[in-house]
Amino acid sequence: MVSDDEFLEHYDPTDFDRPTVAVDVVVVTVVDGELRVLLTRRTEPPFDAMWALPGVIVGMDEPLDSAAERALQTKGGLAGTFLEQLFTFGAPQRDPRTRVISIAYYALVAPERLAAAAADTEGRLLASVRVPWAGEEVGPVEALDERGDALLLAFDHAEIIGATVRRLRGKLDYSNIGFELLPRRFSLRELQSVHETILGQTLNKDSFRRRIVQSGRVKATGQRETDRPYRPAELYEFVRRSRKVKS
Amino acid sequence: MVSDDEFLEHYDPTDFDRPTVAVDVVVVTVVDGELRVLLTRRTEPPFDAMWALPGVIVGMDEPLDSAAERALQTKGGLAGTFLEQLFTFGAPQRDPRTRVISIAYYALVAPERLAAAAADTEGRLLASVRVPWAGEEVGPVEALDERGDALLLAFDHAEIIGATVRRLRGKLDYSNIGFELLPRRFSLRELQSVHETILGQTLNKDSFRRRIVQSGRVKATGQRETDRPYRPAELYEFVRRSRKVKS
DNA sequence: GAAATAGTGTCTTTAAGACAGTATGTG
DNA sequence: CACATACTGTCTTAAAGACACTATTTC
Repeated sequence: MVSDDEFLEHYDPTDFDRPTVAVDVVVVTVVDGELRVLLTRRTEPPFDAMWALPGVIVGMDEPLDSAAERALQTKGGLAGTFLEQLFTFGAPQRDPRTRVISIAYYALVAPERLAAAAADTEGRLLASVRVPWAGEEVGPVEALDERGDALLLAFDHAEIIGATVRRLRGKLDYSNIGFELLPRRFSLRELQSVHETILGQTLNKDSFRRRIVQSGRVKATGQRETDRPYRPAELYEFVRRSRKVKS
Repeated sequence: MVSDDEFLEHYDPTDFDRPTVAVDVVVVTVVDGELRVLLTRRTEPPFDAMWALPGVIVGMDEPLDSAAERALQTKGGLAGTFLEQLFTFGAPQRDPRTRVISIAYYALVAPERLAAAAADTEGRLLASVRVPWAGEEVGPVEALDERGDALLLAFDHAEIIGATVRRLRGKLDYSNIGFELLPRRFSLRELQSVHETILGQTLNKDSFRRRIVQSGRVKATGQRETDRPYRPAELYEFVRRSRKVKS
């Protein structure tokens, strides 16, 4: 048997059959208390006419993060968003044509930006995500269109979106995920709504406010909401903090 | 420009140059308050005579988890351990020979099992890990031999081990990581020591005991330690719990 | 009985939850 | 002024930390 090092040492690209490597990106936003992801409609087999995540094949000299950026741009019409590697999916039969190993990424975008990107192209859609499990469990999710009808998802993309939801739930507390899904200025109520949507459960308002304000990750701007038929809330800004400061 | 689907549709394995896909496994154990990983000595360029993680090239029809299992067996002399996907490393020049995308896994083993596996083969070593950063930061780590001398690590394996440490720190509280690193029966003091080693900081004894016992993930056996020159601690067993039970 | 660590009980401190009450915008 | 939501203050509850004290083993 040939060792791996020998394999690589006497390596001729055309000698061996090797897997194709792709990246798929789960573009996430939160609108109206719903978690939404960007899907593109397939136009050929396999899974013709079904919905899929934007993805590209990784170039031979292309870093993985760059490939994910490229998928976001060319297939999603977006650039410069928060982007992070999620998990690598490599079941041998996940693509019926050939072995395709997909490195999944997720991107977080404020709804204003994403709605514009999704709307301007046919065959692109902002689907609502229904999560049929609670808390930190895992599993596939359902994607629904505006009318609430289930969309057919290609490949293992329902699993990939499910893994994204789980990751978001896990990292929400100690990361900046919540802020990435909001515009630069936001009210604490909006931030709480984003948290509740991701977690799939309501949160205690008082302790949420205390936690966020005391964490020091947020700064009051003095500005207030406008066009509210009731008392407008103060707007806050996210402030990056390298380290927790004791008072 | 050819689309990805066209690429896959008219796919001929020998047409295109494509990356090689490998898995590397970080086999972790905790001994004497030290975090240790299993390394194998390289015997040819590149990085000849340096130390590397056990890894294999993923077979064309091989699931990723199976490839990790295989790396563990053939290169690590171990089987049937806790094994989980960590992160995928794909910088274009991480292997100077050709593009190799590596899906990193980590395995957790109780020290008794691993010491035996590591000791019986030349060119295999259980290195101590020195983590030069605190908390949930990331970065490369150092690997030291028994005498405390730094070992040279091949490829980006110092980064991969660093990412493992970070992941362990993040998941320790809410996962079963701590138990996987201990024999079936263990004292609470041993469990605390494992936690402290992974986190790189001491923990409050009282609250640690309370947390663990109240979590219900642990069951007293009635047995006690033996051969202790002082009062022996009670031994506990890990009990898997699907859901937190309110009392 | 000395030494050393295991284990228990209780007080203090801190964070979370509950809830009443005040503030401030629109109509 | 009514309404709706933002915001504040305080009480209660639960978890974490601190620490004194008791228990159990070996030598």
